[in-house]
Amino acid sequence: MAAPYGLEVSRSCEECALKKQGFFCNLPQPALKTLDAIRLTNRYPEGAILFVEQEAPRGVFVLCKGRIKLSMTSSEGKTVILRILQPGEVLGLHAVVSGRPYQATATTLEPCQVNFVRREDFLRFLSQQSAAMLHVAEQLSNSYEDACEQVRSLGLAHSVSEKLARFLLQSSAGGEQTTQGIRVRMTMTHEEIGQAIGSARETVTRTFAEFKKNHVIAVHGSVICIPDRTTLATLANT
Amino acid sequence: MAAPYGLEVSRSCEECALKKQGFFCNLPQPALKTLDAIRLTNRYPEGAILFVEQEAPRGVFVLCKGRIKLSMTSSEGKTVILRILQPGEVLGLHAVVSGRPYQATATTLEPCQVNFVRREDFLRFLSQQSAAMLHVAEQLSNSYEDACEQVRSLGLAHSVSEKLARFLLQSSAGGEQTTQGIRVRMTMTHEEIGQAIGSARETVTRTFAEFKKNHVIAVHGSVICIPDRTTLATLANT
DNA sequence: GACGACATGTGATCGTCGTCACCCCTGCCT
DNA sequence: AGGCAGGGGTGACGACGATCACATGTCGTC
Repeated sequence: MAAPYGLEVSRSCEECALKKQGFFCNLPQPALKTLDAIRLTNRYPEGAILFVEQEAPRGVFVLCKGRIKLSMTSSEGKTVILRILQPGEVLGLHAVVSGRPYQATATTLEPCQVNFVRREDFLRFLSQQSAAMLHVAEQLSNSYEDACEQVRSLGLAHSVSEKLARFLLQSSAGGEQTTQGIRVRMTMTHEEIGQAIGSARETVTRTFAEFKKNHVIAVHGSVICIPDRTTLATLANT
Repeated sequence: MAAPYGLEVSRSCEECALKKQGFFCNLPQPALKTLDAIRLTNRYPEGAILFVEQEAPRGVFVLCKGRIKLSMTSSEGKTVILRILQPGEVLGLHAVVSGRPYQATATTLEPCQVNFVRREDFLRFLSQQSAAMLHVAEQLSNSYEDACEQVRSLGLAHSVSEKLARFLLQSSAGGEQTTQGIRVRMTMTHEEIGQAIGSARETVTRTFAEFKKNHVIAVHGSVICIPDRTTLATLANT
């Protein structure tokens, strides 16, 4: 399945092209060519840090393979997970555009393949390929919406159940429909879920237990079944 | 001081031009001309709603005069204030670019003068004036950073004192330096501050009292004096 | 199979803050 | 002046969830 991919810079990221939303992949041909010439492909082990909060923008990253965690950390070590990025998604765009520091820290959750374009190269590319600018704006809009969703979750919910229900609804967006409801593979630990919804690990465990007891969800190993989305939506107050 | 401004669409928003950051004002001349031709100027009374959360994007708004509140509301009526916009700032840009609904509700806090450009007109304008696209991207980056700041405040702080300190630090950014420290006019009510930092009105009142007792701030009517920013920063854990 | 590392499950405790209830003050309207 | 509304101040109370502490489970490695 996973063909060996060389490190040489070659045709535009086949991995990405497979995904439905290979953001920079649906550009006009000449733009793609230019982009290919200035991008570097890197591979990172699990736990690698692409950039950290407050760092000056070095460039943009496009995730080709693997998953990356985008998080913010307070001085006392408390962490908020902004989102988990899937292949095809872009990182660091806003910092490169605005010239201001990265807002979050990007950490690989598994071995990753990542394309990188240096800031100067990327800005030059943008000034030449004006069509690409629209993609950038769309990307930034996506990021903004994600952040808004996070604010909604953290700011408007008044219980952990509500936030967890919201979180499960979001996570189940990509799940497959079966006769027992929607099935999703939950790759995050309770600890990480807690950081995503702003609560302690133990509380996540307890709330999960409560959901199971009330048959809102069913858990089989790392797979979660949601028999009825609407009950979850009720809990989420969406 | 405030010259009478007609409703006719004329030279590019003098009000905005006065402000340091009249976003769409520092565009090349031809772009400005085009923009002038497609924009409409409206005036709204206090409490008017420009758009609501979930509404399909009608267009972009540029605030010329007055202040506008950007907020999100839950089904039970709980509200989060994302930010208060000052003259020169843009609203609804991300929705217009992405074509997805507005993420927040925009309400005037006082009588406002607002420029409006219909979505179709704006998109056509952008496709013709590629230089403007960069401004759009910068704007979106700003919005994203604001949202991140909100997430940081709501997600990383573990006490109301911390969030209030953060909030005061942000608010005091535009304050004037005096011998007694920084002076800022606080135009928001305790209720609104509570909505901005995600806490109850009474708690805001109490935390303010605590800050006053510890001489972290001094309040004279609607003016707040911050003798020492660093103590506030310590409380904020920044 | 034994061990260690990490994830999950569960009880007990305690503080923060949301909620309710009420009072006071100021400004505004008539 | 009287009345009213909205903002601010304050006490009492209770719930939710953070925190600590420890038990159990699961997986990969030697």
